[in-house]
Amino acid sequence: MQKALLAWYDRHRRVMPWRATAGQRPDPYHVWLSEIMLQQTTVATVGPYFSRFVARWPGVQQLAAASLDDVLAAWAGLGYYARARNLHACAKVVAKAGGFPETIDGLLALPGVGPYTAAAIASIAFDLPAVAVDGNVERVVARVLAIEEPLPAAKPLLRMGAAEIAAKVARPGDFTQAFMELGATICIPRNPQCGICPWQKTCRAYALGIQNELPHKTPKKARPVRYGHVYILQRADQSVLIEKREAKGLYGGMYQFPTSVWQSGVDTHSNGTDTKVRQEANIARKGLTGRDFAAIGEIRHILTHFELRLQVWHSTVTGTVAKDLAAGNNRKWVGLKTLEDYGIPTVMLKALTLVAPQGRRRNG
DNA sequence: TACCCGTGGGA
DNA sequence: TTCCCAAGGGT
Repeated sequence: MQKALLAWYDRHRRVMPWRATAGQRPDPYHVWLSEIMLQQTTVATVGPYFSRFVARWPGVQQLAAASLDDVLAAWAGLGYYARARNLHACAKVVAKAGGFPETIDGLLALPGVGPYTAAAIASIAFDLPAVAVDGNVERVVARVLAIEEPLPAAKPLLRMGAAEIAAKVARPGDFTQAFMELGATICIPRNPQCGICPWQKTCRAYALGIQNELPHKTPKKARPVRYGHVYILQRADQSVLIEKREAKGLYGGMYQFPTSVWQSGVDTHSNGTDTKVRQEANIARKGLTGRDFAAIGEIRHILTHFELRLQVWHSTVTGTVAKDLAAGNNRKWVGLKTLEDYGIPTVMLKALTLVAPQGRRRNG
């Protein structure tokens, strides 16, 4: 099995910005950075982010010397911003230590590095015999061994199966990547390409004709809706007022336009008689009382565990008032062209497009 | 353990 | 449109 997969990988391995060419030892910094970025994020999305990070911060020393604000700004759009905060913290630890630890336990102790990432770095960067079990590997193992137990309960079983399949492998780094790449390109979630699979002959699900049913998954909960208001204040020079969020939690450390709280279950956008009251309360809470806002639309944004619907308000601000607004709440005026220097989450850029429809697609 | 934490692309 | 899900980790 191992030789069949490695032979398939040697022929079909994809080219990726962080992947060393065959026979070359990869840069641990590249391996680590890419693995953090790839957590719950597609290869296609990560590509340009990885290239920009490496161009700007060629090594872990440079990244450690950067400010968290700059790292978050470069990460903006990738999501799961705790990854960027942990990335920065991890860079400082590694830089101080003079390099990445070369043991599983050492890697596991790093911020943002869990069981999967530790095994991935250990095997890919250092060719240590570690088994990295990600979503791809779980799906492949569930099919090869025809494991009917649904996810996530099946995780321990799948981990043991993966360990057995990968035991005593000759090229741990290549095998880790091959295992995942098989799941990403052949043993895909729907309509797996069994006809060209190197493991077809040993796959129990294929033999049983149930490869398309596996892995089973326990049903997910419904996604609740949260409602809120976001206020885009703009000066005559088109610069906008932004503020920094709390350091942790949702969008922690990122910048935003002033917003109300995001309430679950209560539609504060409706035209009920108390809508204006709610809005006034929201505005007052943010120190924006008395401004004349125009409602310019609603945006909907899907997050992992809730859907966000924001009513977008706009107001034009002049001279002395603008200075007062920037005085408190960690707020500042920023020109539209320099907005990309700040860590602005996608949801906020989406709101801004209602004001400046031409504006602000990332990576462009 | 179960929940929190983003975003975009494909079917 | 809606749903799935993608090289998971932290708490």
